[in-house]
Amino acid sequence: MTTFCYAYPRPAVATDIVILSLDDGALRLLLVRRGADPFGDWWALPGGFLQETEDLDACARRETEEETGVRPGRILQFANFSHPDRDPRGRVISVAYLALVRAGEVRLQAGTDAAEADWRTFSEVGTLAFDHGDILAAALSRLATEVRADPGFLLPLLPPAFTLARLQAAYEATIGRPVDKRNFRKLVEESGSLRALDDFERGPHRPARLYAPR
Amino acid sequence: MTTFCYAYPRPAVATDIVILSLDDGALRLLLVRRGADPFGDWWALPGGFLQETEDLDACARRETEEETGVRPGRILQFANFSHPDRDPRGRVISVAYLALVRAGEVRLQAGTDAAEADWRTFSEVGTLAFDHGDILAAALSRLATEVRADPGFLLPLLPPAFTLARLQAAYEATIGRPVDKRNFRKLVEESGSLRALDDFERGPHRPARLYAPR
DNA sequence: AGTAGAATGTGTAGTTTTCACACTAACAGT
DNA sequence: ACTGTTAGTGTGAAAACTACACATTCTACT
Repeated sequence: MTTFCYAYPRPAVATDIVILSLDDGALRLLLVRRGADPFGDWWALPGGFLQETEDLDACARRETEEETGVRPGRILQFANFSHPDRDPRGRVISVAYLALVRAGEVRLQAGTDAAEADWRTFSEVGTLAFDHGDILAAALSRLATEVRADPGFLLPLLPPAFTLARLQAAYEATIGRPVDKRNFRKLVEESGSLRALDDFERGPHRPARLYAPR
Repeated sequence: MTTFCYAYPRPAVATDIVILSLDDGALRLLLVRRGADPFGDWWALPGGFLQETEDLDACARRETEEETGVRPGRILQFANFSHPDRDPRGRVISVAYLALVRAGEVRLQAGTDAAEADWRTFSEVGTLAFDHGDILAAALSRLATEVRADPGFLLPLLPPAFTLARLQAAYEATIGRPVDKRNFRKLVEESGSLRALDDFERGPHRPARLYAPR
């Protein structure tokens, strides 16, 4: 077995990714159930160790794809977690990322360290392994900040064509309060990040125009 | 000589700190001149490797104090720099911090790896070692964002008592454009982060009221 | 065919916030 | 006392934001 030796102690460096998806109007979080101790059988954020030839963004992308089968369009590095005792196995620095993925494209894959993977709404999330609860809280706070600055941040959650009502529902789910329909439409139309399609979603109501990211 | 061995390769983890001070109305950046290769004799950001028992914030605080003698009130972790080839000596992840310190309290100390330390205005900053130019650019961008959100972010730059004119000058230096005096005063007074003192700064003009952080 | 139900889509007025702008006040130095 | 210098103060116009109500258009059912 090869080993890697250094003159000074080095922490392991990992990325942990808060992967959110929108299903049935509610935000869902991808969790994996740990297969081994510490925290065996606990639910945790997906993530993994940085490899020698990749940078942190590449690591987060790779882990996201390994866990969900989705290649996320944009990922956001939002904090580091570095308390010396945050992992009982030894020193691990975690670089935390936020990724938004489309529910329809997700293929869950139980990974190497993960016995099981599942989507959970926030109310179904219990106590997580390590300090992953803190990471999740920080992610949601950051998400709300980003979304308030630009509702278009949410676009990766939605399918290629969607109604404004669905975008508004995602917006309300992330900032935590309802907004006026007309004001919201004005906001996103003026932001210029959407393109109106000529298709409509039909149902037992007036057809709703479909939009796509510009 | 002891060595530290692991089953997988690990990057070294360091913090690099963009330490800003306000001198004579202009922002200045603390740089150290490197004593050894790579980039021997180049100017670089102060920084250093994470120690085993400290978290990243503590590392950044320790390095700041070692270089300036100042214990910064608040430090801001704003990005990671992790390109595999960013340091020719090997894999080094840099966690970048921003620290604002009071000019009056600074005692420059040439550190272990630093042959020399000095404050530079931005126009005097040439090409920096490693990717420190990128780090600096990211820091200034983040600083402008923070300051626009709350001018009180700048308070650590100023002495314990200061005039509104000096705060305004610092504000203008960071966001890069002048602002109206009356509007600025209204802004900071309403923000509630200042306390009006009963002292005045005197000079060949009407005395200027002094303020302190609340 | 007619009707009920359900969600879409649209304009405006009141309020708040932002921005631009000019003069008087008080001191130090001569 | 006179001059130069910076401090300190209020208002009106424009823009941005917020709240709010009703007609439209489809499906499904009777």
